[in-house]
Amino acid sequence: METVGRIAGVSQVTVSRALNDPKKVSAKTLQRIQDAIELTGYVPNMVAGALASRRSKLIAALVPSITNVIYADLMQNFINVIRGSGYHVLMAETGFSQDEEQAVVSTMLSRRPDGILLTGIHHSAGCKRMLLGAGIPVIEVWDTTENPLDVCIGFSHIKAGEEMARYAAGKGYQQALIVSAGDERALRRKDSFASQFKQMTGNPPIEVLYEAGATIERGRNGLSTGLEKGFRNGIIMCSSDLLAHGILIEAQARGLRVPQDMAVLGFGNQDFSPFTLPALTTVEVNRANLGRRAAEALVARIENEPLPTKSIDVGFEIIERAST
Amino acid sequence: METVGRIAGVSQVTVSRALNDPKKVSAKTLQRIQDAIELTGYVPNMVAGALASRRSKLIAALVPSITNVIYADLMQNFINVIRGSGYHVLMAETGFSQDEEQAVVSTMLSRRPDGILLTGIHHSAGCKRMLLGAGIPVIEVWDTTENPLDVCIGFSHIKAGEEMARYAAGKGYQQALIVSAGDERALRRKDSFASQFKQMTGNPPIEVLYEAGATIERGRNGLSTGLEKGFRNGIIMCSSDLLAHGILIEAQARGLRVPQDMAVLGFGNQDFSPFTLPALTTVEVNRANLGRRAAEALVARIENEPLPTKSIDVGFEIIERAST
DNA sequence: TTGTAGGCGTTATCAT
DNA sequence: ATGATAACGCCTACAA
Repeated sequence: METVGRIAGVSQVTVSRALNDPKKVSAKTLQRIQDAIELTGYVPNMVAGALASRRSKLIAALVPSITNVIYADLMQNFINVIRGSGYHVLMAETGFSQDEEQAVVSTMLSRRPDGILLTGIHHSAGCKRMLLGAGIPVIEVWDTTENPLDVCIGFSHIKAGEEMARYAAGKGYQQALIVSAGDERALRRKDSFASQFKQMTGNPPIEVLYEAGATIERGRNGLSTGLEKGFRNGIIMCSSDLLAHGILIEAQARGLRVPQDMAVLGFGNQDFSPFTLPALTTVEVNRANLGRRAAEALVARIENEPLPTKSIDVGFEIIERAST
Repeated sequence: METVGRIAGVSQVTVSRALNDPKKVSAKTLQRIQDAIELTGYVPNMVAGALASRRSKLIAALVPSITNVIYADLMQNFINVIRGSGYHVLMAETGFSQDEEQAVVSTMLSRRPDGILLTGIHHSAGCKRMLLGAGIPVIEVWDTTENPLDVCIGFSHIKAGEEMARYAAGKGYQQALIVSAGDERALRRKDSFASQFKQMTGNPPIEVLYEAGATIERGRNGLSTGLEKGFRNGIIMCSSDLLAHGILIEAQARGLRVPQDMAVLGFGNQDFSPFTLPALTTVEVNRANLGRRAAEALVARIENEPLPTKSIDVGFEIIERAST
């Protein structure tokens, strides 16, 4: 900046102003400064800027897994919106573990991010304490609660599970098989589905659970295991479209007809879901919208703009297709 | 640090040393310092550290799209390895455009990253100039070349295309349909496949190209379009397993048998590929390995450790399954 | 093993 | 509209 200023015939401070608040600088000096920047190939140093201004223009974003489309979609939109506001994103994985999350939060805070995005509403006590101590806006995504750390945006997994059960029972299915991944939110949907389905039909669902994430392989295996456990007719409730797709494939491999022999209900409305055979009935959550609104809300909090509510419910919607 | 030092009865510098190079501090003062840190809840400020040391411990990583499993897998492993070495990752998307890439590089450089990961080996002149000017290690992934900006790691797309053609012709297929996404590397594979296939069989492949990325939907559509263009028997070469999966589904929907009526050859060996009906023949590139080695190579370059070669070829392998 | 001094490249505050 | 000066919180000499 010093050098740029010298070439433009102004002081270093004026260069700083030209960059951060151009209208405070006269038109002609602004031009000279821009020429000097061009000439020197000057690149601003945001590290120094962050130290001096105490605003890093950095956002930390923690998601369980970036290979999971659910979170990748979210991050894609989050990052792109946030970049439009001049922020950069530090991304890290937490792998569905609260301890891991706490460790990651701890190292991230040393970057002095202006805000932080967390997945879910359950965090370790140590994690909450550190966040509170940092005094920065926090947005929790993919869930809702009355008492967010700061702001949360998502939908009610309990309601989603119930709604799926009402749909299933309403379509007349009397038996259910649940095939679910082991993450905490999927399990909450499973539990509310199970209790609602049992209440409406009198029959508790058979359950096949996986510790790890959803894959087509586990979906295929899930149907096999479900059949071994005695499931025959009815509806299969999956914690994700990927599992559901695997189930469709396994059903086909076994010569079982969907939905005549068994119906399949996915979750997530992934981009392939309208194009499976048969097309998949699923629950849609607008992930792009979620990512965008999360970014907007977080920036609003950081820049002290008013936010109408601390808890944003983006809802969900059952999309009926041929698999049920 | 000042405060922590005061409580521990040492100066600020000693606290800094205790954190960065504990063995330079005596055991008992180290203990007092750790106690003081515990007591005060001190969180180091890496922004200040970066400014003073001129090492940000930040790596910028630019990929075309994080929702594409190909890049998500790569980044997952890259980030996790790099985190083990004390670095954080600034991630951004470039969307397959050189202009976009240049814009992103420009803003990223103001963070003074210690190193940068780029996808591919084709970059705008301005981008290259900025990178050279920054004087930081650069790793280019997913491709190889004799003249990387700094270090590259990947495989030869031309060889991959040729190998696929040799495999296809070797299996006796006389006609080929290519269904490909529009990214630059996929197109290079397509071209070398086409010329090699034509050379071996005398028949130029029919081509169906998409500007946008690979999806199951485009795969289904790709087969339909290919049939309209007159493709009947032979092999379908896809630029990704996702397209191939779509083709398998469309074939099934039309009552076409794979591989009897037509064979399908994917690319990428995604986790679902062994579990499609029929299981997919594809080309495997070890993406986890690629991400890890990219991280290791970049850290080695940053920390001035010797690197045996500037151009690392991780190769690829055709995995034969039931679809061919 | 520990401490002192100076500087990293900005922004904020106050003058002019 | 522009400039001088003092932080920002740490690290790198160098000295003790």
